[in-house]
Amino acid sequence: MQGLARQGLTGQDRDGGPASTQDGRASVGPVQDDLVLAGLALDGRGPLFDQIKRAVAGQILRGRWLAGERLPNEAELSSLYGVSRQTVHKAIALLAREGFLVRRRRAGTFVATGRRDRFALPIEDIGDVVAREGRVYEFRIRDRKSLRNGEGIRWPDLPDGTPILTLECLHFSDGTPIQFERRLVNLDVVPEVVDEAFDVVAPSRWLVDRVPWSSADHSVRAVNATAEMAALLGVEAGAACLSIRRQTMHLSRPVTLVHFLSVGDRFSLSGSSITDSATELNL
Amino acid sequence: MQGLARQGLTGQDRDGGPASTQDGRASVGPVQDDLVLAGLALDGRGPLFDQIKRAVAGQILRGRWLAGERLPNEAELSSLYGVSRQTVHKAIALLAREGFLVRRRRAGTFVATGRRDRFALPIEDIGDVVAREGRVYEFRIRDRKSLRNGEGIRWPDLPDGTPILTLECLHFSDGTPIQFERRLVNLDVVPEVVDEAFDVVAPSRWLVDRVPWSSADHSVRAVNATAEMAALLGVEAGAACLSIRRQTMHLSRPVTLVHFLSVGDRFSLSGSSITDSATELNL
DNA sequence: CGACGGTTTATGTACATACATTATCGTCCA
DNA sequence: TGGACGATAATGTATGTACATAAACCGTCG
Repeated sequence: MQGLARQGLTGQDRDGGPASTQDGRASVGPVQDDLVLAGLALDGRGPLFDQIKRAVAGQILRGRWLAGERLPNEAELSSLYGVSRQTVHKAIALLAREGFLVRRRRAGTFVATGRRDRFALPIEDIGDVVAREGRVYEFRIRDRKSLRNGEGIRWPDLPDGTPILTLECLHFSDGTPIQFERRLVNLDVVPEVVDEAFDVVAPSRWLVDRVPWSSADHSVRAVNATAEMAALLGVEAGAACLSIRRQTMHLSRPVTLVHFLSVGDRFSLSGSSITDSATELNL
Repeated sequence: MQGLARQGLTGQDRDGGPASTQDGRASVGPVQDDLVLAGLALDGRGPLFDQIKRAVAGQILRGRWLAGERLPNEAELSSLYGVSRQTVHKAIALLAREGFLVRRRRAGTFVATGRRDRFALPIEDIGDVVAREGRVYEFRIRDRKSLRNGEGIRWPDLPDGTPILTLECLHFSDGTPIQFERRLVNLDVVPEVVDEAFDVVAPSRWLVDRVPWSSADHSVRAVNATAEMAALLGVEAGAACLSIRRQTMHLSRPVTLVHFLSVGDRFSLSGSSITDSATELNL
């Protein structure tokens, strides 16, 4: 085809309106009209592969292809849009990687089915949450011990005898206690922690900065506050609290095991959580 | 270079051990030794771009490059590994898309900083959870009304007068009530719901199958059970319960607003949640 | 009719090339 | 000194080409 002069499309120098898809394409007429009718028209905003992602994802959202149905193959899409197969491939492969599509060699590309509730709830650092709400965040270390695993406390996923640091910490929002934290740190992985006083940076933040790139498993439950916890958090015994347990791993080694206990009516987990990356597409 | 005959690497017909990276590469010697020393050697498993992703991500995890530091540019990596720039580009661009790296034109590629706790907790359908635990799942519709928004109940994000369906539902695990559900459904979006009896498929599942591709926002709190709820769930009043609120959207229109109330010691949210896609890399 | 095996088709990967885009870095000049 | 400005170095996008891979398809043969 007319090889070049298409890169210019990526910039701001767009001319045609949203419906006119491409500008100087040679064969106007039937093909583009079909596209417009099908609602498949490109919008001219951003790179071509992004436009194609949006066009295809938009059609799926609008029910043009139902779950499980087959999409046109790369060659067909490529000639429909008048772009190379690689460009279509990039767009479709990305949608597949994001979970919208399933691709099988020889069989074709299908709208993903059984997209179950893949909703995910972001779990943020409490300091960030408090700060974002415009409140004053403070914390206080209540207790700190060095010991070995199995001596009084047992960290299941860690061999007995491993040196660990235990921390107890209270978190405040505008002076009100909102969360109690009890943490174990693996000293084999982070020996430097013994020299850290935690008078400025909170343990969670310190660990994230020090040992990034980790994975974790969580569990979130509701529990009634014990008398001791209730006293610490300044609520009456039995108040509903959110209990979050998190174990963090780095290269398959446990780094830290932490229990958060938050007062129910002073703290909530929340977030606009998306079935993966639907927002990226601006639909 | 020696253009072809490299595709064979993607298959199973690998020959060299994990340390020998490529096979018939022309210039053996210093380059590959450097790679091995640097721990950057490819492992020969899977496509080249995946191997490069693993090699680079692995080095970051091992602290070879710290947060904020700059990586070699595409040309350097390309000659290091003896692959084309496109292949390196694909690997690095994917790592950037997954949040591990930040790229700036002319400036270079950097290890992402401030990777905050982007942990995400998957929120599953309760039927799936119960079934996976090997228990018997049942549900019972307790109440069902058709009305208009504002008549007794108000759904904030929906205009007054919009027809809605309200549902109340109890979920059981092995006969024990574990969750109460109160749901509003936007009849403008899903009018078919009035013809659905929900005698086989639970409302959440029905809606997911019917209106996929949605986004949602959640909030999770801990509350003490009211007397009424306690009676329904078979616990004493005041028992700690997990309260999950979810509003689901489709093409910017609210579809359903649902409140789940789960008994604290019979239900927990949990999941191995990963800072994005670290698991994909098998590190 | 069913097992087997070759053909075909659609996706997957890799490389080469070309050009666009965007900061950064120097340099020159006021 | 400092600001404009152009060279430059990095990533970003698009196309063409070639081959690999997997699985569906189909025809043949037992």
